[in-house]
Amino acid sequence: MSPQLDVQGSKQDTRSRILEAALLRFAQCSYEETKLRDIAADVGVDVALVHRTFGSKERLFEEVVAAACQSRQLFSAERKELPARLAARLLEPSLDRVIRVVDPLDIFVRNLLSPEAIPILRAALARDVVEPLVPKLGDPAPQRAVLLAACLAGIGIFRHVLHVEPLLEEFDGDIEPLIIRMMETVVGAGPSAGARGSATRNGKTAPRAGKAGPAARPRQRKQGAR
Amino acid sequence: MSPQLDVQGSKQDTRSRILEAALLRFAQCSYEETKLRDIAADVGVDVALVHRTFGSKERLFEEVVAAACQSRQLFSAERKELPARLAARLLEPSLDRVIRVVDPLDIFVRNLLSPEAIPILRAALARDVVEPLVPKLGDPAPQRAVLLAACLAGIGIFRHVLHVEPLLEEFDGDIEPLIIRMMETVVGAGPSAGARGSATRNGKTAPRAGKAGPAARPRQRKQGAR
DNA sequence: CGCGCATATCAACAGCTGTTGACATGGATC
DNA sequence: GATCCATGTCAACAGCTGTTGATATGCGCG
Repeated sequence: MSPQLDVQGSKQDTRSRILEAALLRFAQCSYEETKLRDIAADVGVDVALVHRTFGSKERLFEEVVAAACQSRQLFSAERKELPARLAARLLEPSLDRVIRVVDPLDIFVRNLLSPEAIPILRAALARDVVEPLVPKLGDPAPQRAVLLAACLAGIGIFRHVLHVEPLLEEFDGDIEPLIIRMMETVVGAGPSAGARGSATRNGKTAPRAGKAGPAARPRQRKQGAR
Repeated sequence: MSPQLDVQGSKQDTRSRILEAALLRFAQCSYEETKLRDIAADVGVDVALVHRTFGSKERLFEEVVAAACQSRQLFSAERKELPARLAARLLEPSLDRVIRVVDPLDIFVRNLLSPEAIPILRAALARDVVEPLVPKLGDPAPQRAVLLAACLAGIGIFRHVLHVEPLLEEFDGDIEPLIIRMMETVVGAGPSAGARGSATRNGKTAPRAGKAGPAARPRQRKQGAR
C-alpha cells in the first residue's frame, strides 16, 4: 500500500542529492554565479533534470534556504550566551571543508544582493531569525534582532567573501572579544525584565563586579577542528 | 597652448556625464544588474561609446568607486562624534532622491558580492576607509575599523536592499540610539589612550547636550561643477 | 581641398544560461 | 506481452550582455 513511500526511492535519492549539491553551491557562490549546469555536473545528471525536478532555479533556491535553516538551530543559545555563540560561529572556518551541514549564514551572506533571492531571504529572516530571537532581546526587540543579523551578515561578507585582511583567521584572538562586546551591546539587557534595576536604558547596573562581568565569558574555545 | 584643456570639452563632458550616470546606476543596482546599455541610454549615447570611453565595464566601475570615495569625506568626524555621524549617515534617505553626491557606502553596499567588483572594493576599503580611520580608533585599530565598516555595510544592505521591516524609516527613533551605542563599543576608547577612565564601556556620558543632535548634518557642498 | 584625428554610431558576434519539447529507458500493473 | 508512468537524456531555443570592427560625422590644420 501507500504507493509513494519507498517505491520512488530512486527519485527521492536523486532529488536530495541535487538539493545537497545546490546547498553547497549556493553557500559558496551568489545566485547568479551558481549555474544549474554546475549543480547537475556535481551530481552527474543532466541540467534538464535539475530544472524539472524543482520547477525552476528560483524554487530550487527556495528549498535550499528552507533546508539550510532547518539543518541547524540558528539561535538556540540563551541570552547570556548568545554574543559569544554568535561570535564563535562567525569565526568558524565556514564550509571550507568537510562540513556536511551548511550554515544558513553562508547562504544569506552569499545571496543577500541577488534580486531573485531577496524576497526568499527576507521571508526566511523573519521566520527563522527574528522570530526565535525576539523573546530573548532587550526592548526594541525586533530592531535588535535585525541589527544583530545585519552585523553578522556584514562581518560574514567582509571575512568570507571580501577576505579583508584585518579579519582573517590569524587575528581571531583580537577580533573575538570585540565582536562579543559589540553583540552584547546589541543584545541588550534582556526582554524588558528590567523590573529590578529599571536601568534598561543605560546598562549601568552593577559596574561589572568582576563576577558576572559582561555576561560571563563562556570560554567557548572554538573547536580546534582542522 | 596646452592642446588638451578646453579643446576636448565635448569629450570630457560626455565622459563625465557617462561617469555620473554610472555612479547612480552602480549605487542602485549590483554590478551584474547594471548594464552598459542602461547607462548609455541614460546619457543618450550608444553602448559602444560607453564601452570604448572607459575600456571595459570593469574599468568604468573602478573609476566610479574612485569618484564616489573622493566625492565625500568618508570618515572626517572626530572620534567622539564618529558613532553618531555614522549612524546618521546610515539612516539617511540614501539616494532615493535628489542627492547628486553619491555616498560611497551605497556603492559598497550594492556591489559587495560581485566577483568582478570585489578586488576593486577591497582596495578602496583599505585606502579610503581603514587608513583614515585607524588613527582614531582603539587598540586593535585595523580590526576595529574593518568591523565598523562591516557593520555599516550589513546594516546598509538590510535597510536599503533587503528592506527589512524593523529597519525602515518609521523606526529610526528606536534604531539610532542602538546603532550609536554599538558603534561606540566598536570605536573603543581612543588610540591606545585607554589609561584614563575606561568608563567608555557604559555610554552614560551625558546624552548629548542638544547642540549637535545626531551629528549636525554636514550640508555637503561639493564643487558646483556642471 | 584633403589629410588626420577625435567623437560617435551601427550592426553583429560570441558566450552563456535558464528553459523547453522530443525522445530513450526501465519497472510496475493489468 | 502491452500499457503507463516516472526517471532521465539530448539537442536546441530565446534572451541577454560585453565586446569589437567597419563606418559615418565634425573640426583643426597645412
